[in-house]
Amino acid sequence: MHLVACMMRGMALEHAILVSLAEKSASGYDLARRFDKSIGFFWKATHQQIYKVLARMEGDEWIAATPVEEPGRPAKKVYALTPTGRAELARWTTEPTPIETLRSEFAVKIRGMNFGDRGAVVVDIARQRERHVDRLAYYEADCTKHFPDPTALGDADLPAYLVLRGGIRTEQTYIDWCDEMLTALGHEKETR
Amino acid sequence: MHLVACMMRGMALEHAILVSLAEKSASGYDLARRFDKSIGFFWKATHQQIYKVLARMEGDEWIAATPVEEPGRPAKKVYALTPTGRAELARWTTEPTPIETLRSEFAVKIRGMNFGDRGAVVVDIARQRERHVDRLAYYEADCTKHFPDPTALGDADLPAYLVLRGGIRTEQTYIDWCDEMLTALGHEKETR
DNA sequence: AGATACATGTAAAATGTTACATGATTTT
DNA sequence: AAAATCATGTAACATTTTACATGTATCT
Repeated sequence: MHLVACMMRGMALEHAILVSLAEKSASGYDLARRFDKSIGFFWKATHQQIYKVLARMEGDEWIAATPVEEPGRPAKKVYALTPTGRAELARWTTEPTPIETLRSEFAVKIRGMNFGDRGAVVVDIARQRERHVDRLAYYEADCTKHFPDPTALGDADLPAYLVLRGGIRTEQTYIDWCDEMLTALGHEKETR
Repeated sequence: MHLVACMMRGMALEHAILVSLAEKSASGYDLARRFDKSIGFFWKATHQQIYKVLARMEGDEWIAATPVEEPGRPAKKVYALTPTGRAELARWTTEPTPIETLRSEFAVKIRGMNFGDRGAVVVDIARQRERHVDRLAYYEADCTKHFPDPTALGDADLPAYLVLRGGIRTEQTYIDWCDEMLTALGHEKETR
């Protein structure tokens, strides 16, 4: 009997990398930086993880590397999609996306606050709120910068814009939720 | 040189289980069912994972098992927090929660839609929207059932209520985002 | 008779995180 | 002279997912 050559895989980081490389060819290092911003807003990856997956994807011939040497710089390998990679990316877009399972340690902590230090949890909520205010400001600046006129968006720009809109909505929701909790937990009475 | 006895661990599922057992003692099987609903709305875990972590937590003496035999049923082990477990849970509530990193395959797919089948992605958006409509309805029913009068909530009920509110806000946001995308992608024109 | 609920696990594979490792160049 | 940026990886460990494994009791 033959072994099945193409094992089922999580198909997660692979596809995020395919999308990123489809937008623009890049080295592992470049990708690592992209996963710290833009794409990284909704999919995080460290450079170690990226190099490993990149090697696997090169083995599967989804991508191909071109060595690039610039004087006064370490040599780098710039990856680009192969026809196989482009086909895989196209195939993946036709697949129904599994429903997202949210996994929130913060929510677990809220739920457990009566079994510990309630005051500390309230402080933590206020802290989380601040982080999300920061992120919202960052996203909105990004949105204004890249899409100054959202009514005049072309087909090419629409996807990135819509994803950013999702980020903005998510952050706003987080902030509103924190506010609701802080009010319910009597934070207002203490600070005013 | 001595080895550090208490290795740093993800401290993720452990604490979700501590919270759940603090609310009410349970067997692995009971916990698996809770992680399919209530607690599972914001933290998923399979029974295999739960049994493994439960064994580890018992080894660390965070929890202790009592065998319970009911006639006509397989024997089960009911776990309860030990004083050590209760202390660990309390300690954890004082820790600042790491900022959540959202990881959304759906967002990656939106971003990549120009490199594949745009129509299929639009169908996928509509499908995701439906799922979130279902979840929202489920959460709202749950909320009405358990907290018919949110203005008269006691301290004991507040955490579970606030977490549910987070779930409701999250689902509503998802739906609104899907609507924004469907409109932007010209879905309305096609269907009316 | 077959499906579902109850009940608990082991094993293998995939994925992700943290620590370690190296070395050149540019900025402070 | 030290720190940060550029550039690529290996190794160890932890976590998560999927498949396998077993057996009773109840419901349809």
